[in-house]
Amino acid sequence: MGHACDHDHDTAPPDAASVQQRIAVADARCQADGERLTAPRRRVLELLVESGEPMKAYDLIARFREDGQAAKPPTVYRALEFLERRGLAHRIASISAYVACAEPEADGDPVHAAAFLICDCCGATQEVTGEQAVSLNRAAAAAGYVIDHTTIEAHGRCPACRA
Amino acid sequence: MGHACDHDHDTAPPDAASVQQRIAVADARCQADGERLTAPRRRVLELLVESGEPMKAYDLIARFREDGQAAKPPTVYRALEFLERRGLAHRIASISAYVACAEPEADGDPVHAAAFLICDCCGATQEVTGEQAVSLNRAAAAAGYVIDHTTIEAHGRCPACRA
DNA sequence: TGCCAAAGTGTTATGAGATAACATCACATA
DNA sequence: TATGTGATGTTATCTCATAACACTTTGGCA
Repeated sequence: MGHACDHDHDTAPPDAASVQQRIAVADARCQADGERLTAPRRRVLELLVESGEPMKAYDLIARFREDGQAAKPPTVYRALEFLERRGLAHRIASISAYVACAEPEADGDPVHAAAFLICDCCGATQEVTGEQAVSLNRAAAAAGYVIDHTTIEAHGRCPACRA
Repeated sequence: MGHACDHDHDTAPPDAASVQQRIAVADARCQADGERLTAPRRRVLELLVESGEPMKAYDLIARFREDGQAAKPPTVYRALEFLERRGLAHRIASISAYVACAEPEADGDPVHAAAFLICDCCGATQEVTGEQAVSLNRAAAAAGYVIDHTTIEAHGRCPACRA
């Protein structure tokens, strides 16, 4: 996503081979679970993985077909909903954007917690998983809440933008 | 906000006196900081405190003037931005709603972290503060991020809706 | 194979959330 | 009282997201 600042943003997007690798893994996992990674779902996941950073829904819509006409909103939103349900992508509500999940392997979690470190300057976004995203769940349990999923959004400046 | 379920929702809204008490405290704090709790800002804060639960921006717009015509969107959005800046209200991005801050006293925090337990069934929302909202900040520090503010949004079911 | 139900997709239209731009007003300070 | 700054009012528009419904694909099963 955005670049408001002047320094380097050397987040190299993954090469085509590793993108396809991740798609293949996702595909295999869907099939194993009796779900289908259909063409539009695959395409949206491709775009998210290729980009390597959060993307707006309407950017996905615009790039859905690189040639010819773009997709319509429901096509992309439905794909995003599916990917989120399968733990392959996350919605980052505070910036209305979507990103491929960093660790789609961690599927056995009772609570799929996702935390993001979002740089308000350059948009660099880093996912935090595991232990570090868990402590809220303890608070929730203490309050009697049963948590389906947790979104933690931390806004600030990344190391590069700090200067 | 919403009620999709059938059980009781006995979140008694605060009485008028205690609402005015909280407004007065907020007002005093603004003045102490050289800021002005102007009429529209005060009105929006009133509505949030009275409600006791998260409110949508357009609900605030509609109720801004109980008699006669409603406010225009920028009036309310600007007031919300101010209240958020002053730590008097929070935006809960994942449900596009706004809520009065539960602990506006905790002002000395270097990082104003706010965590919410949101019931997807009835909309009951509870703020979690202090220790329990902090662990992500450690992760952020380890990654070299400087965090301005953190939003933690936990979705699930509250004790009443669990059954 | 041919039928059916379920899941998925395409398309149109519209609803909800948020902000840009600019004119006007209020207020503290000199 | 002149003046600059910050706040508000107003119009218009932009972005984000979904409802509704027709059509298609898929996989199970007679």
